[in-house]
Amino acid sequence: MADKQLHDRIDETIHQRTRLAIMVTLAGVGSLEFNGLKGQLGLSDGNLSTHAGALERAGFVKIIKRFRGRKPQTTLAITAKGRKALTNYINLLQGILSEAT
Amino acid sequence: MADKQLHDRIDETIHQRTRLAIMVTLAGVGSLEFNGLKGQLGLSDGNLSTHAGALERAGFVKIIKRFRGRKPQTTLAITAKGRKALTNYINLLQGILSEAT
DNA sequence: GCAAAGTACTTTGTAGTGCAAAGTATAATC
DNA sequence: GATTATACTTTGCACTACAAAGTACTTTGC
Repeated sequence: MADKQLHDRIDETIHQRTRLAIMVTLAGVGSLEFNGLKGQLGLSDGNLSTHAGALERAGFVKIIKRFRGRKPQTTLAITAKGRKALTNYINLLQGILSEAT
Repeated sequence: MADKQLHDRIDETIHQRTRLAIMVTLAGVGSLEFNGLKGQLGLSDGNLSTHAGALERAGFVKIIKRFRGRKPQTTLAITAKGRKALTNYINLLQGILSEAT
C-alpha cells in the first residue's frame, strides 16, 4: 500500500562510500588500472580488490586482466549497467537532497 | 601531501541510508515522535531505537522523553549541529554527483 | 481486581560488511 | 640464486544493522 520508502530504493552496492568513489571516478574516465584507482582513492590493495569484486558481481564494472610485458595488469571498466545504476542513484539522491534544502 | 579523499570526507553517521532518511525527514519538519518516524520510514522499533541512539551520540538529534497522559513518548528533534552536518553532507554529495554527470 | 493484551520503547544475538594483514605467485635486482 | 619488489587475492577480525526478545508499564476485558 505504501510507496517503497526512499531508503529502500538506495542501491547499497553503489551507496557504500568507497564503491561510490570508485564508480564516480570510473564514470569520468571510463576505465582505470587497479593501481591507478588505488592511488587516486588512497585504498589498500585488499580493500580495492574486495570492492572491485563486489562491483563486478553486481555487473557494474568489468574486470579486465591482461599482461603488460610479463606482469599481470588489472583494469576496471564501468559497464553500461553500471553507468545506468550510477545515474539512477544520482537522480534518486538529487531528489532526496533537493527536498531536504 | 594528498588531499583528503572524497570518500574520507563522507560522514558515515549521516551516510548510512536509514539515518540519512531520518535526518532528511527531520530536516523537513524539525521534530517527530518515535512512532511517527517509525511509520513514515517503515522501520522496526529496534532499528529506529538503535539509529536514534547513534544520531544522538553524534549530537545530530536530541531525544526528548515526555509523558503523553500516562504513557511515555519519545520525540526526535534535529539539532543545529545535525542540520549543519546534513548540509555539509548534501553539499559534498552534490559536488561529487555533479562532477559525475 | 486481576489476568490478559496492548503500548512504547531498549537490549540482545546473529548475520553480514569493511578493512588491513597475511598470503600467493611471479618478476626484477643484487 | 637469494632477496626484494610487483600485483594482486584471501583470511581473520572488528564493527554494524537488523529483527527478535525483553522490560516496564498501562489499558481492557471478565
